[in-house]
Amino acid sequence: MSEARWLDERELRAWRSLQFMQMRLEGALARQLAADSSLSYPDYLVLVALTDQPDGRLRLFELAEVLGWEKSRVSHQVARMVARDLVAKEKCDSDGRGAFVIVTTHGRREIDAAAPGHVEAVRRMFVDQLTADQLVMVGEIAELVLAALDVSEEATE
Amino acid sequence: MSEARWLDERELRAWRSLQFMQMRLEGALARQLAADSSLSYPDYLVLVALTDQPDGRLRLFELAEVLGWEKSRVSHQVARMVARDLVAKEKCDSDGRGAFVIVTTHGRREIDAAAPGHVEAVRRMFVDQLTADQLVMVGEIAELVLAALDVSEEATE
DNA sequence: TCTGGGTAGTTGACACGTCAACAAAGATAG
DNA sequence: CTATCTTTGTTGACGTGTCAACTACCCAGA
Repeated sequence: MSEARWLDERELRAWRSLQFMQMRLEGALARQLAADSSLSYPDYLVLVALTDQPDGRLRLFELAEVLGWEKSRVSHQVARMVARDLVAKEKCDSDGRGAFVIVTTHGRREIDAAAPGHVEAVRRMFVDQLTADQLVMVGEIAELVLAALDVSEEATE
Repeated sequence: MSEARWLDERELRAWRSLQFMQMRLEGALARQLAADSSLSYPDYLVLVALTDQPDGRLRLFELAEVLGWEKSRVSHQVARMVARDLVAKEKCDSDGRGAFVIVTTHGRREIDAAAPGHVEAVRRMFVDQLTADQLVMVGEIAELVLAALDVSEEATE
């Protein structure tokens, strides 16, 4: 391997600040949810994905796709949520291997209660701190980086 | 509580893309480190913080400050690393409660071996995907959001 | 029909992170 | 000096996340 191309000060600063921001945001949001509801952040994300569906149900692998999670992560998380009656599992008739995850009444109540506070927190901590232009740029940059990751992972497969 | 101010499409897109980018980046970097070294990402961050110091040592609470971690997280992580001889702990003479964390020879070898590959990955996946302007803006935005978080947490204390 | 390869999901072991409770030592005010 | 408050760090319980190995099923082609 040739000499490493180290990051210069500007690059390092951007990279570290971004990492730091992400860590602090996630932490603050998780704490906000824990304080104001009985849901964890992962719980919340699963329930959002499900309630975004007209019928409130998704196959496990679809949930994995939507959330960008590994299948075993989804499996573990759903198992914990089933135990707390936030979601239920149901066999899939058309595919003997498959299973649906469905929001329960209780799960729907919990997310309805938690959502306003969470959205408000995202606003206060992130969205409202940026101008409309900055917001758009952040979105574009993130999608750029994501696209590059997709390409390089296809190459690896 | 009044009606929730939901995020509009533009806001939601920026927010979700950013979250997604962060998740994918962290995952890819962690996998790269695991594949090319014997260090986890947390291991790596601790060793960077320590080797950034002239004497390769930090008090536990300083490590927590630098990394932005909770004290118990630092304590657990350092314990795991001591068990693998990546760092050592040493009593602090001037403060009977305190302890230093010190890079070991082995720890230094490991990070020296891991760093070029990691930096190269950060470059490939992130830095090189952006223009210089975009990089600067990302840094500014992150620092803006961080500053707001600091203010709101001071208010909470 | 069988057989081989991919897909869906589970499981167990282990690393990671948070919280709350704790112990021990410093700091400060009376 | 001593009572109290704060700071430093540890611990245990528990939720979370990853990996690799596994079962069960689907499907396509000989």
